[in-house]
Amino acid sequence: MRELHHPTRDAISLPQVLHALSDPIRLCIAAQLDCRGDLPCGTFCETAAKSTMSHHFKVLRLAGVIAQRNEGTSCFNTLRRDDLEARFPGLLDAILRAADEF
Amino acid sequence: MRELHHPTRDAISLPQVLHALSDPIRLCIAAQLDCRGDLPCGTFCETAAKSTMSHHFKVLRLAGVIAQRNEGTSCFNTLRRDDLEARFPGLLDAILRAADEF
DNA sequence: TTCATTGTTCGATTGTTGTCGAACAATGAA
DNA sequence: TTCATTGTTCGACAACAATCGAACAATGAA
Repeated sequence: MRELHHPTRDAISLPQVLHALSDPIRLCIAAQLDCRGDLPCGTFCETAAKSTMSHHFKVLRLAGVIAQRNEGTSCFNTLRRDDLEARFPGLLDAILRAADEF
Repeated sequence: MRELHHPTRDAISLPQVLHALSDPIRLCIAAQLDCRGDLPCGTFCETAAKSTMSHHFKVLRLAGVIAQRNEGTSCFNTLRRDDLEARFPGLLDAILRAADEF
């Protein structure tokens, strides 16, 4: 598989993060990673096409919200808590707390 | 002038708020309202066309981020702090603090 | 009334985004 | 090797979003 690009901590941009999390599916992905820990891509949304989900994971990764790593045939996803907290203190927590409302 | 629709507190949606604030111009508008208080539309961005700015204010208003009221020929804008704080505690503060980084 | 100021609305354009299915790639098991 | 599993990439499409200029509306001042 190809290299997975991740922005450095300093390169994470606020508008990009907000945009990444402004989609309900992506918000849901982040919320699940928050409460259930690292998960492979396949364990999420059932209704959307695989290619659609792949797209959403990519948006989250390029925005710096998640890190992805390949393990076997799976692709595990992790929230970049520390990086986001360092760059935008309190932001991720506030969004995830707000996302619980749904 | 026409009625200005504002969503009720309960109708404010997280994805919509995040989307509204994911645009640099709109983020800037919110940040200025935060530190400089209520302001008419005309006191913001200089480079963008009036119609463009009008569009951005409308997006913020329909998302529940700002309230607008007409006064004479001006249209004053206010951050809906209390409503946002009640609905999504800590969210607006975290975003505005993060926006200072720019 | 006439005019300047301040915004809004409209239509057009350009670009971005979300979605899908089909084809492809990589891994690991039979 | 063959096959199933898991994702990615590609091309297409429709929907949405950002931008602009021109025309319009409302207010208040001259």
